[in-house]
Amino acid sequence: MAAENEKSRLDDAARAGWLYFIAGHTQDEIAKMLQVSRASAQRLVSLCLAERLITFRLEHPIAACMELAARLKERFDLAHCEVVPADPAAPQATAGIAERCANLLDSTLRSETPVIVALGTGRAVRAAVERVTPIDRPNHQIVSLVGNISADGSASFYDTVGRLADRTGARHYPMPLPFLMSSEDERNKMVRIEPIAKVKAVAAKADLRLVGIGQMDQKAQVHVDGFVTRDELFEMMRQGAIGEITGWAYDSKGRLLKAGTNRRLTSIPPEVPAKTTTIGAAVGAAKVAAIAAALNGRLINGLITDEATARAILER
Amino acid sequence: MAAENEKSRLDDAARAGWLYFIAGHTQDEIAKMLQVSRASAQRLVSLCLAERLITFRLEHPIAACMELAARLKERFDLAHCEVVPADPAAPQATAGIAERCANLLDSTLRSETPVIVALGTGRAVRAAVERVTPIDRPNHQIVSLVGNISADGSASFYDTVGRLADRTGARHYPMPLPFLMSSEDERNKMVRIEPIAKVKAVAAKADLRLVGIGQMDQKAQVHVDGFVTRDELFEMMRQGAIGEITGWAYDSKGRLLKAGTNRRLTSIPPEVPAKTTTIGAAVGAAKVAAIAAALNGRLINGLITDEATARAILER
DNA sequence: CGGCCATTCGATCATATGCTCAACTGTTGG
DNA sequence: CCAACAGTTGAGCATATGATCGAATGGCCG
Repeated sequence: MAAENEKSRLDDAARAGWLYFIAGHTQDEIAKMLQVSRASAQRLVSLCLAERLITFRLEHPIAACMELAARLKERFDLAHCEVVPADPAAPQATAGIAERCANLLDSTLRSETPVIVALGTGRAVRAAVERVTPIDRPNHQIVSLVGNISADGSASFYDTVGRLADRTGARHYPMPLPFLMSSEDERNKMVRIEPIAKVKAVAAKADLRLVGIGQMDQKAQVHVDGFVTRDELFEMMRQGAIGEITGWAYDSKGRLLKAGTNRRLTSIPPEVPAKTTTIGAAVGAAKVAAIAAALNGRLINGLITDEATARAILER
Repeated sequence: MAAENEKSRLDDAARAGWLYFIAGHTQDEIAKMLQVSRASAQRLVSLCLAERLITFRLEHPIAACMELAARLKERFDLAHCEVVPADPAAPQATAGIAERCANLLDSTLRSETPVIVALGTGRAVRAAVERVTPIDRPNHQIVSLVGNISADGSASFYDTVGRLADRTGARHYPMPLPFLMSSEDERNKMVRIEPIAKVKAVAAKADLRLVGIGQMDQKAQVHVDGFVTRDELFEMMRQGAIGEITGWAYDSKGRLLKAGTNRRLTSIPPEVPAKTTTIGAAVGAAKVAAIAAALNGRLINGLITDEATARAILER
């Protein structure tokens, strides 16, 4: 008898769910139809949900992205995660994620109360800055996590801080240092001088850090851009380097290496584990291992990527 | 550009739909996530529905029934329609529909204001009456649409009116006449006498008519039960009879025949087209044609059947 | 370049929904 | 037969939702 009641209860739940979700009736109407109180109708509808009698199917590429983002967020305990549809025409395109990063910057910078935004390297970050909606926020601060003087002494192409400051009127703190110093001692000396210490102090209070993630292979961006030599790159790879964030190389477990270029690097080191919102932005099959390692090592606590990359990370 | 906006709008709609239905967020939360006003979030969710980006799937036998009922209701413009799951173990079982009929009677009789319920023939109707919850409603009236004296002069097995009156304390009006008179003249004479005219008058004011539907073939219930002879049955079939309601035979278009037993029948004729709620209750492959004809001829404006029968009716 | 039309937007409000809590119903164990 | 109890029920309320309407935006034509 209990079983029969159970069954008829589920039948009613299914009926209510059908009437609610498919026929589009209100719970009041359903209550009248099924001869129960509205409260009971509500219970039936929610039972229908709870028992998974009804399922929702979203027939749209976005659906998969939302799903992947939710899984990444869960798996790596992320504060923020966005997955954009992969553009089949250009799988490596940063356009999609740049758009989302710009959106993130927009919404952060829109705040009237002063915020501090720290920027790392990466094409996605650079492209994001270009898409930020200009807005007047003189009380915000934009700080660079990475030296913007390249090997030849000129200001780097990656002057994202300056560009973003242009668009917002915010105070900005570029890091007037070469990417690499010639020795560990020299690095240690430099980062203690006043202007640099100031940048470090501001960066430490950043409300948002947006960083690119680079893979450490023959096509590593830090090498392609001429910041590290072929030999330096290979040495780091021998040491187990699999990826880098603001130049800081880390291994497949996301542990920062204590050797090679990391000893001479002027960039502000990542906070480990990431406490302030630190969003990595990266796409591409080549970067999957680097991204996964950064997530596992908690070098970042947020991620913006595309569908294909997200899938690859989850399938590792 | 328009196409791109369109696309991103649908993307957002899908996103909103996902967050709403699948992730279970409120529209307020979604509005914050997508950086839009709550009103816009609501519009996105409803756009998602309107564009059918999201679909609902109800994984339950009931779902198909609800669907069939909705289609029958639409197709035949019915005031009421219920489809119960077919019992694979007993395809002809009236148990399911009897339950629903009883439910219908229950809810009708529950009313405090006096109601008049008229009952026709049929096993389903009979079984329904047995399942009605006893309730004290002395001001209701139960009236028979069909003579309850069988050929041999005894009260018929189908004394549904009496049984229902027992359970409700309602006044009841059986029809103290044989099913068939010996001639048209005699029938016309009998239906004019006072007690019968009274029954007719009450029946005319019925709030609900619940009738069985019989097929007119070798196994026609009216013949099996001995109300009409084999010859009478065959004669009606020759005239095109395909089904009967309270004994009134009709053809495949649902038109009442003006010949044969219909001329000598004492039953109260159906209202055509049915205006007051007139619910047919019937299941079985053999009855499909009869039910469809009754629906098309508007001899009934409501139907209670099972899944298999409903499907067959719609597929004709 | 300006004005017009067609959307779109967000404030506001009526309605629908979900939840809490106290009362109730049927059940089980004395 | 009664009492304790677990599970349900519906009233009432706080919140969420959906519709309306005036304002604003943007595109298009003169």
